[in-house]
Amino acid sequence: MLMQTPIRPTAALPVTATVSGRPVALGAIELMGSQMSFAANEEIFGENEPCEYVYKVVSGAVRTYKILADGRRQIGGFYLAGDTFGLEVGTEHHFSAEAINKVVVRVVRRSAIVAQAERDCEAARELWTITARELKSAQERMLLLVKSAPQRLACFLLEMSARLAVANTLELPMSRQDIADYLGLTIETVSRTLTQLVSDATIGLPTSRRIVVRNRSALAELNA
Amino acid sequence: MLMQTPIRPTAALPVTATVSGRPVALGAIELMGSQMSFAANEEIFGENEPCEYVYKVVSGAVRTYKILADGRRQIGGFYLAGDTFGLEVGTEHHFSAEAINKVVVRVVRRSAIVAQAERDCEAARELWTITARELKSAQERMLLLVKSAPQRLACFLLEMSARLAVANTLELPMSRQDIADYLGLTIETVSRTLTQLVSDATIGLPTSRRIVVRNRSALAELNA
DNA sequence: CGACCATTTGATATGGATCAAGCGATGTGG
DNA sequence: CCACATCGCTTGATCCATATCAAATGGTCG
Repeated sequence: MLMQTPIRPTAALPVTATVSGRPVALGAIELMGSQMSFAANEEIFGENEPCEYVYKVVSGAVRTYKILADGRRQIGGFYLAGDTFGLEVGTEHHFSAEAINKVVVRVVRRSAIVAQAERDCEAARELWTITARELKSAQERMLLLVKSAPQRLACFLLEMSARLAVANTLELPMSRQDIADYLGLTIETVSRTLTQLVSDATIGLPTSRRIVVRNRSALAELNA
Repeated sequence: MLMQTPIRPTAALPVTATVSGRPVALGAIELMGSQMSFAANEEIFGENEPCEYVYKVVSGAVRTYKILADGRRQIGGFYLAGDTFGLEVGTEHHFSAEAINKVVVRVVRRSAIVAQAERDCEAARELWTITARELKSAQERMLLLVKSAPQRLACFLLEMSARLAVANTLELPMSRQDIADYLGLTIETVSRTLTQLVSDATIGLPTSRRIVVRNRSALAELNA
């Protein structure tokens, strides 16, 4: 149960600081820690494993998830460049985490962070802030999961668009199955709903992973 | 039906330890603050209002909620004796809160708590812990909301049973509508599902608000 | 080219929503 | 004290959104 996360710290890739524009968490210890990288679909940590590290995405995309008793998978969240994940108050992870594509993360030992927070109230507040951000996103998902399929997709697209769109075009890192498991739908429903949005001219879908937002207000109104 | 403790809204009742068995949050400032009481269905605070106080339930039950764009209400959580609610990292509430029945709370000014946390890392950790507990429960609800109606009810009953059952019997403070809005179901589905559990002899329902858990493992297995 | 996998599309089934009515407890006014 | 209104809950009938089952399409890589 203890020990080896299947983590191999690769020799320092010269990752060009892919720092996103958002308020950077873990500021106080921002410069500490080393980098690790993971191949697509590689496990980063498992549910119930001891929480050894806290992770910050440098590049790539990560999903956290749980496998439900009936075998379905529920995705807890997607983490993109600049996002922090894997932080727990307790000493065990509540979700598993996997790389969606090639991922580089910076890691800091949990023990170091917690020790720091015991001395430095500023650092302690950062931990609180990170957890509160997670809470907000979990609460938003709660609201998502009681909406209709088109509404869920619209929310998802707006969320992703805000994170990684350039000129209304975005390249999704995750598969239809990932999206379905995130939104609590089936892959077929996700696909059909996207097709519908295309025929409404709300979005374009030049390739299955590339989305063009053609009518943002139509997406927003779906939730109105 | 006289179930609630008869608590008067009088000024300063010298409330002695409102101790629940759980690790007491806000320990450092546990003794500060004054009491407030609310009548059934009275608003405690509204969404987007400035977060002036943090609340701890002394007696009664509280619901937090949002009204969705289509008019439906989603309940964020139920808070019973000993639970803390209304704490935000930012300065605005994300949900509204109402008393379900007659409620007494102890309140502490948010500014006092935050100021304390800036000096005292121990207090800062408490804030983190409270928010992390909220996060865990929001994540559990995420998982709930993708399950079948009987599974959601089973989860709900086990959760409530753990909180307020005495000898396998519990008195629900909340209405069917509250339960429905908590579980993302309709009132009819909640009612039918409970009826089904009764005919399975999984629970007894001597009155509409009183639940007797007859076969706990059957409830647990529903989620298996 | 051919195998494989992700995605889309089609046909059908079903769980829970919706619409509608009935029931039991509680309270109110005549 | 009883007729009646009200409210919360239950039950019944029907509908519909999404799941499920099944097959076709298309992109990728050996």
